[in-house]
Amino acid sequence: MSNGTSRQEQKERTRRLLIDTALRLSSEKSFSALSLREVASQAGITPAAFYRHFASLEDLGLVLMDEVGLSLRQLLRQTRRERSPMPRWDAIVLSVDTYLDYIRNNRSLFQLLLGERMGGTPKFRKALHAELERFKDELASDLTELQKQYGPPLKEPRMTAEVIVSIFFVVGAEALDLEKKDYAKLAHKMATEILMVFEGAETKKSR
Amino acid sequence: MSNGTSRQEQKERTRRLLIDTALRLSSEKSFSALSLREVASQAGITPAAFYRHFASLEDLGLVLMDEVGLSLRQLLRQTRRERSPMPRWDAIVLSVDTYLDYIRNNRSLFQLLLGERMGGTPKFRKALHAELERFKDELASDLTELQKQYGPPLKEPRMTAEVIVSIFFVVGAEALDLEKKDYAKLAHKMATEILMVFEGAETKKSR
DNA sequence: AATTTGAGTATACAAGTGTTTACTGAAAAG
DNA sequence: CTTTTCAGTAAACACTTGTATACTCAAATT
Repeated sequence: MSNGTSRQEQKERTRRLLIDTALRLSSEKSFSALSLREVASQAGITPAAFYRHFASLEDLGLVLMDEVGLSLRQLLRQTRRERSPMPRWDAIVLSVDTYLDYIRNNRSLFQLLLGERMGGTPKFRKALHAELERFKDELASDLTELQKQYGPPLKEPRMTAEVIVSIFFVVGAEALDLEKKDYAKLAHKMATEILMVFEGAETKKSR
Repeated sequence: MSNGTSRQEQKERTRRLLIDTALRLSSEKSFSALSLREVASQAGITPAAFYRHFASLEDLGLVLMDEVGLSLRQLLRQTRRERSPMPRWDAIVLSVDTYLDYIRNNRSLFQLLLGERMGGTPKFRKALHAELERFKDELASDLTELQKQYGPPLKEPRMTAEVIVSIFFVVGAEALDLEKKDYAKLAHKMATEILMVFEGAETKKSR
């Protein structure tokens, strides 16, 4: 036993194949436009075999969304952490570039994350909403920490984070329909917008 | 002729019925999840009769999106125009309230606008993108004009507009899954965020 | 008054959908 | 070596889907 084709190993392999297939297909159409049969046949198994792994296509989708959310958050957090002290503008540009690179290289993942924001089932929307909140939380906590060291304190870290996440989403959606040559320009615009928000978040007069 | 049941009048009536039905149904599921047969039967006509009005369901969707974009832009522009000189905070709050009211009263329209941002066909996405650009343009031009009268000039009106539109979209999506009692809190948050952006857009040091 | 027009109906078609059922055959357990 | 387990197959089910065809019958035209 425990060679390359043990029972549970094979099952796990098929499971991943299903997930990856669904991901690949959902970059062509939206995930909610997929069918169970389509995913199964593209993965090379019968429709009935699908049920050995997921109770429904929606269940697969929820797993998928977990994965994309997790990987994206980790990536960004790591980017923010790894940087040594540097001018703020450069730090923003670095994060923005990392983000846009991620989108370009994981088009389908990102498309899934954004695409089901409204379209999907309520369960789906709720899961995505939770993902977004985690996203904001992490960004907010990183912002307070970083600003504590390098700059004046932010008035409203949570709101600042939310505005920045808004920018991430809208620009991200814009990036999907863009050619590679226009990425630099988009990155610069995005960085400028984020800097603008930072400066607004630092001004003293509140309300 | 030309009584209440002339030929073209009847046709127009059915056309509107189809549009309205599709709109109503797309507040339950996303528009791209609708079927031609479903819309037709809910409108009380046969599938084949649908083709007397639209070549496809997608065509109906494009008409629908035109309508929602138009009405939303008009509403917001009107709100910004009608107000007399008032403190900026109050002006922002007024716009935000109007916006959230619109969303609450035209849930399905708004949901359509947001829902097909990624999910729909390329044609759909392109149409929506164009809608968004018009949106930003109008806001940007209004911003410059208003700030010329009441405040310091904005560094980057177009970018300011884009950030604000980002907020509109993300908060709008949030509003859809909210109970009425939480609208006030959301409105206040949204207004604060927008003010934050304004202040950032006014600071002198650029780049 | 006779004719044309066209929105809407009835019906049929091929294709695709989710799910269920009984099965096979090899890995795992005894 | 025998038995159990279970991922995957094959086939059928009762749908729904988009589209095409031939039709009706009232309004509009002549």
